[in-house]
Amino acid sequence: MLRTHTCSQLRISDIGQKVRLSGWAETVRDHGGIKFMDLRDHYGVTQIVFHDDSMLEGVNREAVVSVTGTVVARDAETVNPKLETGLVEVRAESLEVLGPCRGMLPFEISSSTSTREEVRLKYRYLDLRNPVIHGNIMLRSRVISFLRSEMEKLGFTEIQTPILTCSSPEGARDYLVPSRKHKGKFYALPQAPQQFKQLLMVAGFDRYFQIAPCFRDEDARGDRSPGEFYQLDFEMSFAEQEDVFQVAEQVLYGAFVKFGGGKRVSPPPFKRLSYAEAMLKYGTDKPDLRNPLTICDLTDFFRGVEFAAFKNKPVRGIVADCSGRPRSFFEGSLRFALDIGMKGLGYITLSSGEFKGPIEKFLSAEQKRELIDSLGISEGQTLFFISAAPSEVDRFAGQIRGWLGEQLGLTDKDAFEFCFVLDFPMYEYNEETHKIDFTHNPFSMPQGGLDALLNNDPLKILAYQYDIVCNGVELSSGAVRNHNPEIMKKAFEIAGYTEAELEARFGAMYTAFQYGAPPHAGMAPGIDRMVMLLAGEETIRDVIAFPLNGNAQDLMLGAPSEVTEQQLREVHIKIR
RNA sequence: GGCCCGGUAGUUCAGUCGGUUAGAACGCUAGCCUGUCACGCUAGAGGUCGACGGUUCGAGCCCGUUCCGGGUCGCCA
Repeated sequence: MLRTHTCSQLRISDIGQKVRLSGWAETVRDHGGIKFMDLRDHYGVTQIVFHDDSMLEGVNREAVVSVTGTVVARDAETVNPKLETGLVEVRAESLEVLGPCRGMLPFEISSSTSTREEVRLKYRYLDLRNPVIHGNIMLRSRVISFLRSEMEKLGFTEIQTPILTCSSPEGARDYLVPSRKHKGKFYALPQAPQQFKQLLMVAGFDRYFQIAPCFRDEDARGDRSPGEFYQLDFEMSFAEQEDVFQVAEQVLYGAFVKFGGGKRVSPPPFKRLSYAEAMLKYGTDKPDLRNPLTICDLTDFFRGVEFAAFKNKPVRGIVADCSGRPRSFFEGSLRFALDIGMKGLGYITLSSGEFKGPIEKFLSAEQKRELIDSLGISEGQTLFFISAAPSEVDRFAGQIRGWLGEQLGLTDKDAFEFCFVLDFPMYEYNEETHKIDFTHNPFSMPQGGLDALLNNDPLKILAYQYDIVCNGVELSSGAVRNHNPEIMKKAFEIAGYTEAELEARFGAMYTAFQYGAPPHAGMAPGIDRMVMLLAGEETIRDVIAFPLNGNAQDLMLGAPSEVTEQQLREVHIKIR
């Protein structure tokens, strides 16, 4: 037997017992005639006392050792309240090295998180010994277990869908897998189980879910894992938008209350924002509602102001209380603005009833009065102006809003603020191709159905398409799907696809919908992002056991790697 | 692919105006220490300053190219 107890188990009631503990030698404190070892395993830490020097010869830190000894009480003044096992210790009688460790580690386990990622990922198995990262992976496991049981309680059935599937023409780049048996043909790893889950609805499974791996060949971000990630993918038959929202509210609220470490969670019903409102008031389609600042539209106001920089451009304003901030604060705001690509950042501060600041001289007394009244500016507050091309003004305003929220300490770090962003436009105009594209998801149901497609300006049509956002992180998008072949045909026609192309690209679904498809809707919250928020981590890689780096490489095993000539021949591939 | 920031000991970093032998902390090695728990004390080892080229009497520092990493925009149906 390699152990009688784990390293978190021993208590006062065990005193006098002969035990065997196994684990990693975290530290050894050598006091000459007496030595102490912190022995760590998955469960905890127990202090071992050695009175015999010879037992520790050749034992390096982080070696795996097994210690046999007797549980003894600690004196009152030597108890360690930081350890669960801190009231006792084990007096070692013998020690066996089960797994020796080289003297010099690539980094200290206890400070691994501040080591550069390149090194951490190469020795990920060491990084994962760090209690914080170790804890993140355990949290992830518990969150997934909870989500699974909640979904089952709500009557959802977990069904696995294929990993080797068909390249989908829309969306991100696919990961391709060459076929050996079919020369010149390829599988693709699924970007999402989208089509399969909709076909499961046609098959009558009513409510499906899956902890689904998804694969996209896109560049990484802090909150976006390159290559692969997991979603709580679900789909419901005979469901409308609100039915999906209620499931999401129940499951996500439950998960965030249970695993959110006591932080406040915005209770259901989560705030609903239209896409247009989110873009104007928050400057993004994934607003962080912990930040109380909002953006207002001053475009009309500035039509009457002679200020060349804002002429014929949309203008946004943000009112924030910056009283008591030094000049360097405003210089910092300008530096940030220039940094993100803005041409400048105007502002005026209401001080003793008078505006002060770079833009002040362009405003008449009536105009100043109008600003104060319409925006409710009070003494000491500053109004920031953001103006740029229509395509970037919202993004810039959103970034300034975020910067101000952070710098002014307005963003409540102890809260999770959820919202739904809905009413996404169905189509958008592609400036490069001069064609109309699907904004988001070609399978979404247009609001107003066939009638809207036939009679309305396509660029004005909204879709039953929505996102769920928490603290500025997009957790999921989803939609009420278009299950009607006639509406589908028309929707694709507007985006420039003939029925033949629709058949060729999405033939199975198009056909399936002609054999009796229930109305259905769903979404797919990202598991990695959810755990990242719950763990309070800044990057998604800290909640994934073996993440790829930003360049989509596995630095530990060396993927992607070269393969043999024979392997290439078998799949009919020649490297140029 | 664009832009921003970075690369100095195993790790995290400092390095002044371009000037003698490139430093600190932690880690590592050796020695001392019987109650520590991030033990302490003493000594020591450890460097192609990412790479290549240039400017200069002289480059970790300035210039150019390039590689690598992080962030961001594009991209992400």
